This record gives sequence, structure tokens and C-alpha cells, in this order.
Amino acid sequence: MSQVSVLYNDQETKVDPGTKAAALIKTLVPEEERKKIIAARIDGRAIDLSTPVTGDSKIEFISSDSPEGLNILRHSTSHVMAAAVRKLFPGTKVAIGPSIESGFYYDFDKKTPFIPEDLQAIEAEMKKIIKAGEPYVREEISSEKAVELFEEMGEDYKVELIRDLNVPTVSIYRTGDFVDLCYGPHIPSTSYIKVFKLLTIAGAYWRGSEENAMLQRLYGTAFLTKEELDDHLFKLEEAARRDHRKLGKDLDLYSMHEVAGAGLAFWHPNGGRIRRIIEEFWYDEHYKRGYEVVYSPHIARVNLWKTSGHWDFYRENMYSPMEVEGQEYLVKPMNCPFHIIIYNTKKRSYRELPYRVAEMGTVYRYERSGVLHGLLRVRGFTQDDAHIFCTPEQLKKEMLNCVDLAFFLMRTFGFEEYEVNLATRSESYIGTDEEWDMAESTLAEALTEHGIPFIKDEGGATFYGPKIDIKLKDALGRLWQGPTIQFDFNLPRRFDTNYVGPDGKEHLVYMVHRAVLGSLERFFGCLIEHYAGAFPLWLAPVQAKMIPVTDRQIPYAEKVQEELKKAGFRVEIDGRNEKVGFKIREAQLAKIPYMVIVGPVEEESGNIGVRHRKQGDIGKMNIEDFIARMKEEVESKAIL
RNA sequence: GCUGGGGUAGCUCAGUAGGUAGAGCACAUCCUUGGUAAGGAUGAGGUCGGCAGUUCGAUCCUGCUCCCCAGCUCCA
Repeated sequence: MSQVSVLYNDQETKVDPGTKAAALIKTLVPEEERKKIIAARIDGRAIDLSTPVTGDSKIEFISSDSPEGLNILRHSTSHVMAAAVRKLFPGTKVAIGPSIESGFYYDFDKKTPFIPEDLQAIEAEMKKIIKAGEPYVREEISSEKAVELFEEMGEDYKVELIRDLNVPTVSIYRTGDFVDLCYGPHIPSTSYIKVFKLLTIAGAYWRGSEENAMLQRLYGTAFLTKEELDDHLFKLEEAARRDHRKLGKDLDLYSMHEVAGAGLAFWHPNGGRIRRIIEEFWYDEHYKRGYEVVYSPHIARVNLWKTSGHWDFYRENMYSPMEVEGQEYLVKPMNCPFHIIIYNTKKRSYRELPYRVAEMGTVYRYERSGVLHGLLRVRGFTQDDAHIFCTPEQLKKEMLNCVDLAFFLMRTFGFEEYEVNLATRSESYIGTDEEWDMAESTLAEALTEHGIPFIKDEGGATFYGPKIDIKLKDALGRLWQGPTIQFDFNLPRRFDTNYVGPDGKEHLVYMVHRAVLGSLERFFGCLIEHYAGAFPLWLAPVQAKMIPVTDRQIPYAEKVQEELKKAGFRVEIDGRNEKVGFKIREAQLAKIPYMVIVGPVEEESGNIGVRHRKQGDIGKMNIEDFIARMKEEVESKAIL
């Protein structure tokens, strides 16, 4: 029999046809790398190591420490979990069990709910399976036979999956006596699983549709080493430590109240301070960049919402109408119709475009109770909204300006990493293909010219226009929805929003919606988590806490406070009858940037003792120097 | 909205086989005047989420409801 050629790392090797991928490892891969190999790729297709090479091909090996390898390992672990569940809870049906971002899950249909103690029992059972080193045996069988097989086992969900696949053959994997419909690939045997942990129990709809049965989902994760697992668990704890709902309470930033209703935020004085600073910075920056600030009402007659299309397309997110003197009014879920009303108050010339109006507009949207989440998902929120009305020729420049503003603001708040998405038209959309082509390519050009790499989200646009979404990466590497810039073909048509061009004729205006912070509530929540509550000096609600050593220094502390206040700083005195250490501890826990200690020594020499929340005691300095230091820190918006 | 888990003092939580509850921190008063992450004593503080039902009696059992948490689905 003639040999086939295998290409690995551009090196050609001749092998007998039918040689398994695993057998090639020894001849092709240096010894120190072999141990980590868990799967392979032939001509780009991921396969098991037990797969034979049948013809001339290019081979690559997948190492367990690559992202792809880790996914395979986790997916394989999910099979072990399913096997354990089936053994411990006979009669439980299995649905699907993929690997996900940081682990894996498997969905089960079980009569009674899982309880937390079940997880331990399942883990113990999994350990047995892992110890037994069961191989993952792949088999290709006809769909017919597969249906028979899974029907016999009572695995209705698998049967449904096979029927929907509608292909002649499917692959199944056997691990011990557990059989699963699976595309693969898998690790060679369960002994390849090193460390894993089951994390949570949750509900999930079969195939993600709320029309379907609710299944029980078990989440878990797997890693190569215990250190990596511990690191992951530590990150989860760290995320919990930074949770804005906890910090919001601890730092007295905001609250929510059962008596007021779900999803409605109350900004406390500390949160209010931060919000005002953000808002003032935002207004200044907008005026600098040629925006005008407007204010609009919170309610409007239902007719307006019929014209805008919200009544037809957005009603499930809007609150029921209220009747006022026989007229129905609706609370606004968006600001755009109001800004259009302002634009439409007179005939506009191309000479006055672009017309940019910005508003911190508070809107209310009905959100299903289950989706509410602290400040990140609420029912009433203030958008940092703006609408730009321009000519087609101006569109690109306006997009660039928006992107520029977005990045400027985000960087100022300390976000350095982003993911940019360009969402293009979906199946149903309004407007013509030419318009969409133009808008989509303009958005793409704006990003490209700015040297901003982006991901194309095909079909991700709303029905009324394409958009750019910017996601922020926070201090823990989590992504948050940040700025969004959306093009709108719809509203100008509906409101007949136009301008008179140089040709003396009326043209439909081009309209851009954009929000940079998104909503103040969500952005604030995100900021809290990003800084873990330790706001930089320019944002900190209390910038310095005066700590008199004894109550005899209170008058001196008041004198210093006066000077600091005069210089424009937010300073409080802790005049309580407590020891210095105690007051420092409290100020530290309140994450106040500076503590100013004044005792007899300082009073006598007319200076202050300064302590920074992160650097600790930074020694004595005179008041002017401290003011200069803080000024510099505030003006540069430094993140310390 | 759905599945599961919850709601006890301002906060974090314990507790009651059904007989109206407790700790630590915070708060108040007093003692202490103390130098870079917790000094001491005393005290006040609760419709045990809300409404109904069962019961001689409900924080505890039942039903409904509101709110919160983990997900699913959906979004700024």
C-alpha cells in the first residue's frame, strides 16, 4: 500500500494510511510538547487523536494550554458531568453541554430540582470516572440508528436534535456507559481532566426559547492546574468584592427601594456628587465640540409616539398611557422624537448643519422583572443622548467626531481597552440597499481612518440603521456596553425632517443617535466596579478627610479645611471622640483618597500630615504644597 | 416573564418541633485626649417584606403579592 504524505510545520512526512493522529505525535513533536497535546486538526478540521489519517493532509496538534484545547477539555468535562448525573439520578434526560467562556455547562431535564449538596455528590462521581480513565470513543452511525439508540435510552432531546440536524450520519461519543450525540472532538480519555469544579445550578430553556420547557443547568469549569482554578475562583471573589450593589451600599452611593418599585435608583449625596462631576465634564466637553444642550419633557401625547413608530414597534417596553383631560400621554422611553421636534421648529438650511443637540434625558422603559440588575439594568435611567442632523456629505466627519469623543471620554474615565463592533443590516430593515451600503461603508471608513480595529457584527443592526457599538474592558477584563453610535433612516422619514440644500430643494436630513456613557446609571455602576469604589481624586465625593489627633486640634483642622475648601476641594473633618487609628481605618474603608492628620506637632509648625489611601503615610507638608498636589491630580484627572 | 433560592435591627447574619426574637458592627450617652487600619462602659433600636387563611395563639404552616439573588430570554 502506498504511503500518504503528512505536512506538519511545513515538513513533509510519509506514513501508512490509517495511521492515527496520536501515533504521529511521537515522530513529529518534540518530547517536551507531547504531554499537552489533546487533539489535532487535519486540513483545518479539529479531530480526535484517535482519528486515522487517510490521505495526503496537513496536520496540526491542539495543545491543552491553547484556548481551543481548553475548550475541548472543558467540553469533555461536561460529558463526564452528564455521565455522573445520569448515574446518580436515573431517569434524568440530558440536553446539551457545551464549553463556554470560562467553563462549561450541561442542561438536564430532571423531575426534582438539583440542590447544592448534589453538586458535591456529582463531583465525587466525576472523580471516579476520571480516575477510571474512560476513553472517549467516537462512532459514526446513521441518523436513523442514532434516533433508535437515543429513543431507547429515553433521550428525547437528543432525538429532537438528530431529527433537526437532518443529515444522513451523526457522530456519537461513548465514555464508559454514557453515550452522547456530539460533533467532537474530545480528549483521548477522562484521565486527561486534571482540575475541575462545579459552580452553580440555574434554570435554562430548552434551546433558549421561553416557549420551551425549563431545564436545569449545571455550570462548572475545568483547568489544567489547581493554580489556574484557584486564580479563576479568586477572580470570581474579586468580582463579588467589586460588585457595585455591595459597594453602592457600603459607600452610601445609591439605593433601590421596594416601596418605590423595582429598577428605580435613588442617588445618595455621595453618588450625586459623582454624577454632577460627570455631568459637568460631559456638558463642557459637548459645548467644546459644537453640541448644543437641550431639555425636553418626560411625557408626550400618544400621537407623537405613533408618528415616531414607537407605539407600533416599541410598545412592549413602554408604560401604559395616562389620561389627561381626555388625551392619552406616554412616558418617554427615548429622547429622539423630542429632538426632532426641536429641529423641525423651523425650516433648516444646509448652512446650519450639522445640527447637534445633546441632552441628559431621563427615560423610562418597562423591563421584565427578571432582567433587572442593580444599576446595570433599571427601569428609569438618564441617557447621555445626542442627535446629529447632517447632510450625507457631512456624515463621515460626524461619525469620526463621535468616535473621537467616545474614546476621549472613555480614556478619561480610565478605560484603556475596547472592543468595537460594527452592526450591519439584518433581515428586516427599512430604507433602500443603496442607503444601507452607503451608511455601512461610511461607518466602516470612519473606524478604519481612525485606525480602530473592529468586528463586523453581520445582521446585528436595528431595523432603522447600522450602528457602531463600543464595549469597554474593565479592570478585571470584563466587557461592558459603552458608547453606541447609530445611524437612523427611519425617523427623518416619519417626521419629514429635512433641510434646504444649495439647490434650493428640500432633502431628507441624515440623522445619527449616539450615547457615549450609555446611561448614567449603568455607567456609574460600571465605574464603581472598575475602580472597586476607589474613585480617582477628581471624582471622589470626599477628597480628603481631616483627622484631628485630639479634640484640641479641631479648631486648627477647621482652619485648614476652610483653606482647602476655598481652593475648591471637598473636605470633611472627623471630629469624633475616637483614636487616630480608628478614624484612619474608617476613612480608608470609605476609600477616601487623602487623610489629613493634624495633631499638636502640625498645629505648632502650621503644616499637615498627609496619608494617601494607597501609598500610606506620605509625611508632613505645608498646606500650599498639598493644595498644589491635589490641584495637579484633579486637573490631570489622574487615576491613582 | 420563566426555573431555583431568598427577605429577621441602619449593615452582616444567627434563631424559633407554632407560645410575638438574638450577636457583631453602626448609632446615642458617658469615661478615655489617644499619632497613621478597630480604647472601654452603658443604652436605645424590630408590625421577623406586605395582605389574607388555618390555629386558642403565626416570624415559623398554607395561599396570594411585593422585593432581592443565580441563571434563561431580552437591552442603555
